[in-house]
Amino acid sequence: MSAKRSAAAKKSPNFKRKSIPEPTIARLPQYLRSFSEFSQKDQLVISSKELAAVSSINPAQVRKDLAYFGQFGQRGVGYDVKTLDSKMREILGLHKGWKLALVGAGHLGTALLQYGGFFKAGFRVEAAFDVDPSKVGWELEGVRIWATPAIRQVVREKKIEIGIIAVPASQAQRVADELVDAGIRAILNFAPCVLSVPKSVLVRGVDLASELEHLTYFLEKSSKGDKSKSGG
Amino acid sequence: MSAKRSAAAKKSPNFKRKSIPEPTIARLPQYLRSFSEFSQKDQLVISSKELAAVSSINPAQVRKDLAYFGQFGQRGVGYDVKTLDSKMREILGLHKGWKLALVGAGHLGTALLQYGGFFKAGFRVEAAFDVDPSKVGWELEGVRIWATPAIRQVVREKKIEIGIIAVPASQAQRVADELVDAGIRAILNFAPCVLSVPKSVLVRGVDLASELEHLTYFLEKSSKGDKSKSGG
DNA sequence: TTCTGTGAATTTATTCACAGCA
DNA sequence: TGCTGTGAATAAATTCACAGAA
Repeated sequence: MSAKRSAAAKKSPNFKRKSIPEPTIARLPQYLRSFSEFSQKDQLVISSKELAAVSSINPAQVRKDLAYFGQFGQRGVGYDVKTLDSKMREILGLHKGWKLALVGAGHLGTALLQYGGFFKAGFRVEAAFDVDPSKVGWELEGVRIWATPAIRQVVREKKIEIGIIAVPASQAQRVADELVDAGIRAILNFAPCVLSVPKSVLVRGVDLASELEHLTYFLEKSSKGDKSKSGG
Repeated sequence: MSAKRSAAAKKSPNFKRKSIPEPTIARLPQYLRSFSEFSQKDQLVISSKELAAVSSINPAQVRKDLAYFGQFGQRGVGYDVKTLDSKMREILGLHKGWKLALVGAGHLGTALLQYGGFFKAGFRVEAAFDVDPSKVGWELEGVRIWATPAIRQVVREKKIEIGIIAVPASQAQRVADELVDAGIRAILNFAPCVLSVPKSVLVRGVDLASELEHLTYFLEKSSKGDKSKSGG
């Protein structure tokens, strides 16, 4: 019946990507972390088998994932760690130096700023925002804290593209609206609620309760005598 | 070693579960949150269509997900919100009152303790641990802080089953080893590293950098003129 | 040989479409 | 009529298995 995806893909003049599967994209950051680790150990070459062992997935899966983006490996040898590391950074857009706005300078916000590995490459927090007047004007980990109503102006002036919401759920939607209004392109939301935004804005939620509940589902299940796969 | 799972399932006398898909399990906490919201709005009944709209997934998917666990709905009417809320809590094991141990009483640990929605039902932090001697003996949000070497003793005495790791990556594996040694059954890991634990212990990692990189992948892609689905 | 890259086979997940009940 | 529950159809992801390059 209808023309399949391949038809659409063929229209593009130089098409390397034939629509990457979501699960593949989710695995990329994991691979990147492995490259960094092996790179630090001065291991020059890595095989799909080694990568697979670290992430506990199938070697063929690793090869397929990487092959979506190009032919990075050398047959009979493996993948050059440095090359792959830099390629993966490029694929993930980390070579750009993304500017972040952090909304909420409480404990979570502070933790995020301190979390070294978080911003080690490709990210820079340009401004933090908080409703607490006693915090405004001060710096936190070298980042200036503004009053929340300044979001619109500061985000526009500094051309910040990504916002991190680290405020209570009750304030999250309001903050999201302001960020959207200021022209933000993506939001990472730590508040336990669903945000409604225009569909041109990307949202990713990190929900701590959900993660715990995912764990307890399996704990509960195994308590009842079930022996199926656990997450090693 | 064993014959396939289906064979094992058939042995059980009253088997409702025929191996629940992982994606279904990941959606359960999302549904639970919706039930709570609708319940607070005094809406008594909810349809798969409404639930689907909130989570932006397919209504048939919602029905299938719920049907894995029993026939909770009423044809022509919908699902009773209260019933479903309490059923879902049971499925996720939240009726048990899980005891948690928090390792790392820095900003992240403090944020987790303060994060109300997090522990509102089904979870209680029984003890916190930190290497900083100046914190030991004090309380944080009503939770006593112990020295890290006390993990083994305290976790055993209090029969704590879940550990939360909120320490720097460099210390995470050591902490995981101690938790495992103390008999913990599951770990929620906020440190950006892979933990190696016996396969009887469940691990779930929340990696902040990965989440950001997932976002930038799509931002980078759309900057290059791609128009495929964004995450509304 | 070893290890990648990739079509084909298989497994898993989603969506359709409709029977059955209120 | 309206909505659930569920087999059947479809779509997507994973794994196999092998050709081809170092």
